[in-house]
Amino acid sequence: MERNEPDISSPAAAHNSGTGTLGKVLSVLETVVTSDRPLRFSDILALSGQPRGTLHRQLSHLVEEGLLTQGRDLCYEPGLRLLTFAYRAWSKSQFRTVAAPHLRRLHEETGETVHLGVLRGTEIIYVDKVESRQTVRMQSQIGNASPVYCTGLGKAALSVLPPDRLADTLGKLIFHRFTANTHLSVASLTRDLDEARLQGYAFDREEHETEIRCVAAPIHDAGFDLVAGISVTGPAYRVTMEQLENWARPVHLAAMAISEDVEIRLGPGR
Amino acid sequence: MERNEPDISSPAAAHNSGTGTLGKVLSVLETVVTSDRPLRFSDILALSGQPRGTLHRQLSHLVEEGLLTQGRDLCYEPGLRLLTFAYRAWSKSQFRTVAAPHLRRLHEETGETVHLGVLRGTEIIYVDKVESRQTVRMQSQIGNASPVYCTGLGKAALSVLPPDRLADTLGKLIFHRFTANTHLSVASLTRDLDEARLQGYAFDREEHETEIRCVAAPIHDAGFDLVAGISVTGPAYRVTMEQLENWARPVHLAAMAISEDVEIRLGPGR
DNA sequence: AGAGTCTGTTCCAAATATTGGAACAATACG
DNA sequence: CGTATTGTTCCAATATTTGGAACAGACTCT
Repeated sequence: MERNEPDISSPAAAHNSGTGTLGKVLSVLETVVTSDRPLRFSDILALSGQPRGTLHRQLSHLVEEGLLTQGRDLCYEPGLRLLTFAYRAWSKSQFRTVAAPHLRRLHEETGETVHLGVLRGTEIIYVDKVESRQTVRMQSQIGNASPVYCTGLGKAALSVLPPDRLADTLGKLIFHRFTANTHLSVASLTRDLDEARLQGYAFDREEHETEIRCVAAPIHDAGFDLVAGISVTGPAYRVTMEQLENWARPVHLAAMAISEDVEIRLGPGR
Repeated sequence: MERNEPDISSPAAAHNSGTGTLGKVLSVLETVVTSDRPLRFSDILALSGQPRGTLHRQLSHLVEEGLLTQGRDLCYEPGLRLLTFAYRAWSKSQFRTVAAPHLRRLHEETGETVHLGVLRGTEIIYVDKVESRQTVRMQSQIGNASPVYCTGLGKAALSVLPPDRLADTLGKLIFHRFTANTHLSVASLTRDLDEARLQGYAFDREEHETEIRCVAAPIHDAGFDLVAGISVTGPAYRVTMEQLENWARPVHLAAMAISEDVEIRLGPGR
């Protein structure tokens, strides 16, 4: 079957249509969910590059299943069922549960915000956090995805990846400048990774957000099926690089402790 | 096509296999995500009542798409992509954004935990909350689903439903005793709903959890496409029924304010 | 060890759902 | 009031799913 996705759609094309029918539907769902503003049928039509009839049916199915909702104004919005799925997923996540006490302990030691993130492709997904204080209601960014190349967690995770998988991941990176310090090339990033590999921890020197620094250490299981990290984050005015250096060791220790616990409680056999 | 879902599967059948291929896949996904313990292939086979070959392919697709993960022990677990979907969905939810300031205000007035929930079928989905204090890390149950018949939010939402939709929903209820006070019949529930309809607010008198009480008021848009509620919840030792009566009015006012804002900001036309 | 049972995986013709173009409504717009 | 534009429905060609059965691997029990 031929698809009209050669070049015509390049200006608009948002999400590479996944493989299989499920993939295509999810790709449509992602388009709607990711978008900043509510989308009407035509908007999605332009973004997805699918034929009218096909798209219409896909959207109908998504609405029927509660993954999308269609308001009176014909705009499609993310459905509540997505939240429910995620709640169940999160609250039963074995990895998060095992790591939780370590997060809390690290938070007590440092007093700053502690994050737990998991590597997925070229992104780090935040799966848990312990907040320093409810300052601004920066409301749980759990589930949020950030690029690997500009976060402490990301660099920590990459630093322990087996060479072939690392090369694979680096090849897929698309750099985007977030701050003056953001890495913009594999070469530059690799230097940081080498450093992190030697030390056992990685820094984020205001590379993702200005005025935000962090130290992170890698977590992984024996087979590298799970690659993650733990980090301590704080505002630059309060958290100097010297301070971060001091926290590096506790963070590193916490990460190792989690790795052990994971191995014991999740993968006893081989 | 004939399915082998007559009666044989009744002891095990968990999720009514949805309609369409997407529905069936999601039904499988839900089975895995909802389960308490990690499931192996055979477990899911028994629960879903689908043929081996079919199920195997469905699971493969779900794993490929990142909605599920398969560990070394062959157990299927919820995938990270679910979290990402939900994060995006949540952080962009128009309704939640509009309601947020009212939640905060109500929290300041009462000092107790404030919840925002939306009606979906026979359940209330929690979409936001402002916590009283970070006592126990009861970690955001956002996305959690509770039955309508034993929660303040649920009863408040039902109380404003148009008669036909109410009847429809009541007909689908399956009662389960959570506490000594849980409603166990439509008749008993209806008395509460009548009361709530007159007053404009509903109580949860330890009907879902012992030692937990709440007052809730309904929110809805003109076309009843959105039916929701806002509530103040607290432990029985601290929150007497008299106290709840006093909060009923502010809660009711907050709910009306949100309803108005929703109408203005989401559905100006028609 | 060997037979038996239970898993998980692969294969393939038949049944079914998806595809995508085009025709058909229903709006907005000039 | 005609004309775009947007949303919806229809249907034969096509790709996908279906589900039974055969296959392979792991475990248990004798």
